[in-house]
Amino acid sequence: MFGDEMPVSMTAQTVGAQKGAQVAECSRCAMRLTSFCGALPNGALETLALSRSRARFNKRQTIVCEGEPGTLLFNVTSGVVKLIRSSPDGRAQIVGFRVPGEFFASPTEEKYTFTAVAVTDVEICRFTRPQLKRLWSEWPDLLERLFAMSCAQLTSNEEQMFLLGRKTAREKVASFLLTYANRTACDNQDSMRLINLPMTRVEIADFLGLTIETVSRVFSSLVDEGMISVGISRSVRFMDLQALSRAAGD
Amino acid sequence: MFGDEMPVSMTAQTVGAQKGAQVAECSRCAMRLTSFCGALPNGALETLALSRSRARFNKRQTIVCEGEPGTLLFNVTSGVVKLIRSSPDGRAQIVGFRVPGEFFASPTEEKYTFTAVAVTDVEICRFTRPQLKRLWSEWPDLLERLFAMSCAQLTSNEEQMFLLGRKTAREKVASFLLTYANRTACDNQDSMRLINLPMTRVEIADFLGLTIETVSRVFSSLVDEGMISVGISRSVRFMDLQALSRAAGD
DNA sequence: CGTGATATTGAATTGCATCAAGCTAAGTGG
DNA sequence: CCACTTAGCTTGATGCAATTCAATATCACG
Repeated sequence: MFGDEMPVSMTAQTVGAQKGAQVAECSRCAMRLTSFCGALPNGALETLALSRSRARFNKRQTIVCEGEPGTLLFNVTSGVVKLIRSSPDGRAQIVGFRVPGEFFASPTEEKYTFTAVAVTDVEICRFTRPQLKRLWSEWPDLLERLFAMSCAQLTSNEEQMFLLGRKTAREKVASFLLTYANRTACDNQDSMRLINLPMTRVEIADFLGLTIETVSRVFSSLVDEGMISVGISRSVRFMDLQALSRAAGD
Repeated sequence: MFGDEMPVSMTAQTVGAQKGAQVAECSRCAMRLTSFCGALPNGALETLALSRSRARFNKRQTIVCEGEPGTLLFNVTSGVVKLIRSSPDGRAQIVGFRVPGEFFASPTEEKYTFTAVAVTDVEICRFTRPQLKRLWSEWPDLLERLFAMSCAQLTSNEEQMFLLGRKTAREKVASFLLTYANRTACDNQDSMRLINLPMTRVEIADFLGLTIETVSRVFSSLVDEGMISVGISRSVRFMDLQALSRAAGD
């Protein structure tokens, strides 16, 4: 469609040009209440819908690059996004996954401190800072919600810091499976038993500070010990939740 | 003074009972502009001063415990605080240091997700959530500043996640020295050359996901290679900043 | 059905932890 | 003010969990 030399963000399609369609989209958005926009009353929906632009990204497309001017705040409405920090020599650390209802942004307008890439096909709302500011100056609850969510994010990052600094490979993988299952629960009925991991072994390894080989070995040993079973297309079934929790180590 | 069986937080002395004294303390607070209260106009100082309580903690005193109801938000005005997460089996990870001008709080009122301990003697302002809410509903800039600061904190946590997951022991220590020096710059004139680390090797190790032995060995090798020299009472002098930056690995 | 991407498994290596000893410096009480 | 004490730090020897290197297996997709 576009040449490869185009800036990546241009290859995402912006959807829904019609005002009415935009508002409708917000009012029946599945993430209406869980995401930060949930702090807004229904009366604010039109202003909300006109304050944001929506975009889709295909699996593996880059949403923003580390270092570019960080003007936008992104709210994930479907799919999974990974936030990556990497060093010149090629080492990469995924500093977070964002699932529907969660947002990400750079701390300053200056530049993004991570690269954001779509792990699956992704739908996303984008807000510029002036747009957000206009919204929260009219509805202060919005800002309060954003603050609360960023504090919650801080806490989950702290948990991840403990994992990275102090847990063994086995504990890391077990913790990851349980945490991810919890976070994306209600995807299907028996959500705590059968989960569908959208990410590859490389992505899991980069999130846990391990190598793919180690992740793979741990998966194998968890299967051998009857804690999980892995199905097709990266699905994982929890066979012994109690044992898995014990293996997660806290 | 009190028996050992008293709740730890009671052993901190609450200072400044007089209203006038409280306001004066805020108006000449060294952290007035750097900390989140800096978002308030001078006209708000009296309300600010009456909205918070001040406390001192001695070196090594516990400020809050992981698991207690998380009602307060703390703003450090002098000294250094460490935030620790630990597992039942005794492993500990310091998830952050807080220096003057920085705050910490639990994400929900429910409970703190970390234990906060004074690394040095500490002075601190405490706010309850209703107090804060009253402040930011009158001065929305306060909330905006809190949000901005928590986003900045998120970013520094992400950097720490890269460090924990992907850096070598040597890179970890070098990065820590440089980052800490930057953060506490202007402590003295040539702040980028001579820094005074208030934390022990144990605390550095628990922050970097290492053991004390490894931290010690890395310090020794950095000294041998002429990058730093260590003086009395945990002071560190940077001898070759460029080499140290290279050793920090990005 | 073939082909490149992704995952598993094995063997060898290594960076850091663990275990163990000695050292240094900051208090502390006689 | 000095010996004693102890918390904090350094250094060495050894072990092991995770990485690295290498080969093969399996999956997803045109």
